[in-house]
Amino acid sequence: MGRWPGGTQERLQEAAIELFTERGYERTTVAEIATRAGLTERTFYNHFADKREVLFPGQDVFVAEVRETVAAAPPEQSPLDAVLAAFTAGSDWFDRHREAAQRRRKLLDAHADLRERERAKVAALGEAIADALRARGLPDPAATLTASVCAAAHRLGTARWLTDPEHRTLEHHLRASFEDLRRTARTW
Amino acid sequence: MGRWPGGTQERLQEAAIELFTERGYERTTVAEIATRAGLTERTFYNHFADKREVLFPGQDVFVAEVRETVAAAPPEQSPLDAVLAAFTAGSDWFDRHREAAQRRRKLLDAHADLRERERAKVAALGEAIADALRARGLPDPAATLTASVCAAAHRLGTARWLTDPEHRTLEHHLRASFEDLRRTARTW
DNA sequence: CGTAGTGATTACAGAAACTGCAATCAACGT
DNA sequence: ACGTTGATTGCAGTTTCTGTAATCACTACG
Repeated sequence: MGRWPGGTQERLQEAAIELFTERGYERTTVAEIATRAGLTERTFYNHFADKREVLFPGQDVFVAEVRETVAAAPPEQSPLDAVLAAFTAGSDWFDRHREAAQRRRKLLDAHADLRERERAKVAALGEAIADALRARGLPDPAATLTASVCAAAHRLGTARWLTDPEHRTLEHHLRASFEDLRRTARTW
Repeated sequence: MGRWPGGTQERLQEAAIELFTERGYERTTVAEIATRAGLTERTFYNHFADKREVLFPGQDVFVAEVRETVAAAPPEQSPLDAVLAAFTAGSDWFDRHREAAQRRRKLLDAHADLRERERAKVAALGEAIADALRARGLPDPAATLTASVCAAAHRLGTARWLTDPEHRTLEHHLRASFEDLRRTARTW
């Protein structure tokens, strides 16, 4: 058991989302977040690099998992299939957190600051995929271009997943987006 | 004639690049930039939304031009060709500023902060292209996906342009990147 | 049972980014 | 001469983020 009440990061994240939705991102100070979580401002910065980062928990872990899954995919699998498989591998975790993801999306959409950080995360995902594809033997520029388009398809798929009134699974939307991608690419 | 010595933005930009290259981005304050330009910190913020923005002059104008050029392209032109034409339309301006672009790139590469802003600019370019393609009648999701891949190809092309030891033109590298894109897309 | 070690949290001070508002200034038109 | 206009400035203030050292709660060891 921890010496201090555990789950510090989680408590900070919950406090942040609460306050952001209550009074908006800009009108919430880091000190307020920390206080609601029963901590101090300095402790917040011990856990998150900056104020935005509290809205992207586990993102780096996800990117690392995708990188490793793609790199470890069977050699006969096509690049696109390998990436799609890596995306769908842990997609049920997201399905179980769909509502939280929707609340988060609302916040991101409302603030350019946060969208900018999200773009950086998507870019990091793309670069991780490019690394993994190169590790699989795919040379540049194919690796870079394929990785970029996979990141774009991932973005499209999650966007549809979050707005789907029928609540179909993330895997469904990712597959559909990759299929759209293949269809569209044939017209280029 | 200006009431004050003109070219305020330009002077601020030059001062910023000088100081950033001299002692690094983080160890340069906005006040120092303004002082070197013969102005005050407050004036800096009258011209640029934040410290990073001083490194992206005219970016919004470029994005707007691309949007309009793509939207006004002849209807029989394919989406990819329309975007490529828009990219190459003003590319000689960039050729004339190649060295400055290289110095700028060094700065961007050295600081995650600045790369993040660059990603946001690329994303804005992609969304402008998507708008223009939709205005030309291309439906989603093709518009979104095509726009994303065009932005990626643009990024690839400029990267090669800036590192080409033979100093070939930006238009050359953009065409080559789009050709690589078409070749790669056939493998998907 | 005492004590040193460990890792998280905290207190504090301070630099720097950024904003709001009112005042100032230099040119211009009338 | 005089008011208008738009850019620049002064200044106060909030907020983000960092460096440093101290404190705290628990653990392991002698």
